[in-house]
Parts: sequence; C-alpha cells; structure tokens
Amino acid sequence: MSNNLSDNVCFTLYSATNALIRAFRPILEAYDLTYPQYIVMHSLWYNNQVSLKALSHDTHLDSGTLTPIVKRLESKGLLTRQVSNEDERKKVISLTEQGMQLKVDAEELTAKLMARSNMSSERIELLRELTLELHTDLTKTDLTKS
Amino acid sequence: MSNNLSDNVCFTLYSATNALIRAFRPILEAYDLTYPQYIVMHSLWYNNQVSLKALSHDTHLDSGTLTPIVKRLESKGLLTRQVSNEDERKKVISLTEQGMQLKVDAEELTAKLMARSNMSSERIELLRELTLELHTDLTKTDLTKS
DNA sequence: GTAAAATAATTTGCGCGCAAACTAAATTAA
DNA sequence: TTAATTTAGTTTGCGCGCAAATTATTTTAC
Repeated sequence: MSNNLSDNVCFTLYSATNALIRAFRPILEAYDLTYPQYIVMHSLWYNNQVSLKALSHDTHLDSGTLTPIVKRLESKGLLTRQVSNEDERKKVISLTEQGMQLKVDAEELTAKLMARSNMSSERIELLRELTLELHTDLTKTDLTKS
Repeated sequence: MSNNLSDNVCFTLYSATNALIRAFRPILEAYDLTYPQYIVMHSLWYNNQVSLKALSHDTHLDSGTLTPIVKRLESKGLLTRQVSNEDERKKVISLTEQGMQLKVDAEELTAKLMARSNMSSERIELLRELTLELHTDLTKTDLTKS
C-alpha cells in the first residue's frame, strides 16, 4: 500500500526517462538533433539502407512516429528516402555523406552523459538489463487478457 | 564501443518507459485518464489542496505541462482550481467528491500492470531504486558545465 | 513608498508517441 | 484474372514535455 509516487516503479521509471531526455537535450542541440532523431541516426549508422519497417523494428518506434522524424532528418540533409525497386510500397532510407560524418562526432555522447550521474558502471549495466527485460516482457504480453 | 541500440542504457530506459505507458493506456482508458493525469490524481489523493507549484514538485512535471493537464482534469469534474486567499498568484487545487472516489478504484492499477511482466518483485524493486537514483543524480547535476 | 527583482501560473511553439483512418502496392484466393 | 486480403507507409488528431516568452502578484532593495 504505497502512498508516495516515488514508491511506484512506473513513476520512477517515467521520471528518470524524462530527466534523461532533458539532460540530453542541450548536448544533442549542438548536433541539431532531438533524442528520437539521434536514435534513428544511431540505428542507421550500424544498419544503413533499410526500410521504414526495419527502422521501426530496430528503434521500437511506431511508423506513425517515424515518418515525420525521418522526413525532418531528410530535410536536414542527413538521409534520403527512395522508393524501393523491388517493392514500390517500401522506401529505402539511406544516410548521406553528411549523415555518416555525424557518427564520428556523436558516438560517445551516451558515455559522456551517463558519466554525469554518480552511478557506477555496474549499476548502470544493471539498469540496462532490467529495462531491457521489462520492455521485452511488456511487448510480448498479450494485452487482450487481464 | 557499442553497435546496437539495446546496448545503450538510455535507449532501453526510453523504450521500456514507452512500452509501460503504452501498456497502461488501455487500462487507464476505463477511468478516462492518461498516465500523466493519473500521476496528478495520485499525487492529490495523498496531498490534497496544494498549489500548482507543489504539485509540480511532487509529480516532477513542469508547470507548463501541468497547467493543461490540471485544466483537463477540472473539465472532467475531478478537481477544482481556486485563486489562493493569501497569495493571489497561487491557485489551490482541490479534489472534488468524484475525484476522491476514483482513488478506491484506481489504486491498485500499478500492481496489476507490473504483474504482467515476468519480473520478480525483487527485480522490480531494484529497478525502482536504480531509476530513482538516476533521476536524483540527473536533477542535481549542474548542466551548465561540460 | 516606489522601483527592481523574484515568484506563480499561463501561453506559445515545436517535436514527439501513438491510435485510428487512409492510400497504394503486393499477395493470396477464388 | 479479378476480387479480397495483407502489407508499407502516410496522415490526422490529441495529449503530453518542455523551453521561452508573457502576465500578474509579491517581495526586496533603496
């Protein structure tokens, strides 16, 4: 029987994520990226020339969320979107030269950010494992029951 | 040197939170509440008749975020907003009878939701502690340096 | 006592996050 | 081979989340 918001894991998770994105904002601003945009770029740095569907799978972002993000990155000149030859429903998303160059600069941002917290690398790793586990559980659970 | 998004604690935290809110949505829909609205109600159930500022401190939500949320809850008849007598800049936010009654119904939602994950209560508690620690660290860190 | 600074809340603008509706192309069934 | 279904991506609508600008009130400094 909790009477305090901070006793609730949903709330602490939610607050920590907001704080993290907030802390990331001024850092990413130097690269003219938001955090979701950074996620998309990160995905493409290691998996270039993919469909929106594949990008959605990798980033865990909805296609309705991704389309405008990818369009914004396109308008910044970081990537291109071309209709696929084999399947004209698909779009092939490819990094531009400029988009690839960002990788060098932006790669170690996470480490820098997390170094700001006083958490040990062990506890950070534990947090990574627990959140990964929770995400896996929640996305595989059938939400129709309950 | 990570090459996978899931190796990155920021990403796993971000994805887990999105998944959690998404899982919460259909459950809260029965109460006609969003998750942030639920947070505000929860705060008020244990701390009624407070200013927006105090609510902001408790919920970790920005005043610019809270004002429209609180207005929506007001229009649903769950709370009232009155100008304070002592300080006319402040507004006193008070639960209505209807707002207080929601508490009974909605109190055990979190437990129900987390029961859906296969995580043990020990691991959930560990996750709570780690996210609380991260939030504390990030909000006390001076963001002007670095 | 009045000007300057601080504080409380609101408003504005922008980018998500996502459900739901929609368009268009490809696949499957009949 | 054409109708029905599925799939890929876009659009729409709504509610955040928050920085920055704004309004109104209170506190402080002089």
